Amino acid sequence: MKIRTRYAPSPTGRMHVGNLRTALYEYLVAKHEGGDFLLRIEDTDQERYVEGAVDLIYESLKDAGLSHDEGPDIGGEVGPYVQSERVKSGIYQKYAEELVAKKEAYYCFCTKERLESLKQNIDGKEVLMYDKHCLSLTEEEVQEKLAAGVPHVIRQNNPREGKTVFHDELYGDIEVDNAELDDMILIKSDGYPTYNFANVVDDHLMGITHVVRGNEYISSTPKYNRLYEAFGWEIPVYIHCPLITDEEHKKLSKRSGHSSFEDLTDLGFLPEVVVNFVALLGWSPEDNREILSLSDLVECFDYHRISKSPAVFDYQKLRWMNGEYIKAMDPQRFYDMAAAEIKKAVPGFEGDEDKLRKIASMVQSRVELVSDIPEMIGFLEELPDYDTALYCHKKMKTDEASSAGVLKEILPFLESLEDYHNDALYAKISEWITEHGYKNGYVLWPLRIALSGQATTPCGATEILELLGKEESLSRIRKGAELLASK
RNA sequence: GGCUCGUUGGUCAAGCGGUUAAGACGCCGCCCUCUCACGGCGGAAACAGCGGUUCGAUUCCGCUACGGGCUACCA
Repeated sequence: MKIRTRYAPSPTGRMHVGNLRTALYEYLVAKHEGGDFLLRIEDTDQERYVEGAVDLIYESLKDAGLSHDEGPDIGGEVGPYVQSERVKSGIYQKYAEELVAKKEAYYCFCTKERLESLKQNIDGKEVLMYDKHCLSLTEEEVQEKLAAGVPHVIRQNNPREGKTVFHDELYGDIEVDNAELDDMILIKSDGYPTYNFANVVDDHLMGITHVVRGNEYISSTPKYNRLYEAFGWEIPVYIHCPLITDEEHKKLSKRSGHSSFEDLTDLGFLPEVVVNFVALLGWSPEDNREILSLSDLVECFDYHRISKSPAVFDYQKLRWMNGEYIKAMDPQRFYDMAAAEIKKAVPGFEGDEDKLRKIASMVQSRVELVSDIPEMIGFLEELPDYDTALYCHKKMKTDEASSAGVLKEILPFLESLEDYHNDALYAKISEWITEHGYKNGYVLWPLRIALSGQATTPCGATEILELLGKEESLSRIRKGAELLASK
């Protein structure tokens, strides 16, 4: 049988990385076997609905490369794919009534106040277990209230005895006492189904074979199974994934900062990096590879290898991975991506395509995010104020006095040079250094400090000479010499 | 509180009865080197605890501890 999975988000905002990973696993479970991946919008909570969020879902999915085979935007055989539209056709109501007829569900007219009075405060948490109060209503009483338009919901009727077992592909069999099963609401008083109900009905109607979701749903799964059984429907394969947590080991939330796919891409993380990274949070391939494209993932994804324990979202490693992708990137693509950032940092180079490209190539192996660039190359635009202590370097055997001497000594030579291209420069200067009996570092270190005013730069002294050009370079070196002389 | 799930270095994560307990990020050191980065080499760093089962447990079972999740007319 062809595998069918679904990603069923609620349109409430940006795509959380936990949801992204769930979507990814759903996609991979299906695609690894050549199955279908569908998108269903679960907008049964009008309170939480956020305008534009559906478009955001389409965009995120597209950026992540998770293209769906069926969905609201592209249609399909089992539509509509938006639950609010399905409500209009009355399917949830119809199925709920079927359950009522089978005594697997019942109408409940309890008021908010009564429900409130049922709540118990345990450990500072409000806990409510419905007491089946309305189950005792007679058929006549129910019809009367219904006719009178008394607000009501439909609740699942769970037994108080016995056990319910369900099977999860990762966790195995999980058994729960039926007494633990609350009579959850199937149809809300506004006529909309709850997630708990719509989810089961739609998964069945849409032919979903593998239900992949976060393991926060494990505890409600027995109730879903009772629903499937009550209808006589085939129970899907369950794959509950471990949660992704923050550094505090708490479920990743909006509070923990950059927790959505869009937040991350806004920061400069490549979509394919986020996908790659998130795939490895809770799953690993058989071999040791870590850099995996989406198609690599499709090829080697085996859901049996999904782990059971939660994973901490390690921002540090995400950065590393982004750096890996950048290093492996085609230089042209990197340039296209970084050019704006570079021009912003060194506006003086605007228009000098050649130098901009040189800067890009220097920086490509050194950044993890393009936003790291400005800080790295700002000195090219303007020499920062610096402390002459920078001239001291133990390994290079330089100090302020030696540097003052070297700078003064090499200045006329640099003035005499015409070709300020790196290779020529490096050859000539090396020659000069040898002739004067110095070591490379002894001369190049102070030179680089004078040119950049920084202890570390993304390139060597001669490359800075080339980028700055003769005039600016000489002026900086003179300035350095003066600075040292004044000490 | 109840139910339920989990627990290998700081983090991700191999391992599925016998291993010197992989690898990656991060950290440290060395090499390369016109600084840094890249690259190369090396290092520190883990089976939560206690009982079983077994000739033998990181691996199987139980208990404890710790952590997570659920306990809504949210999904």
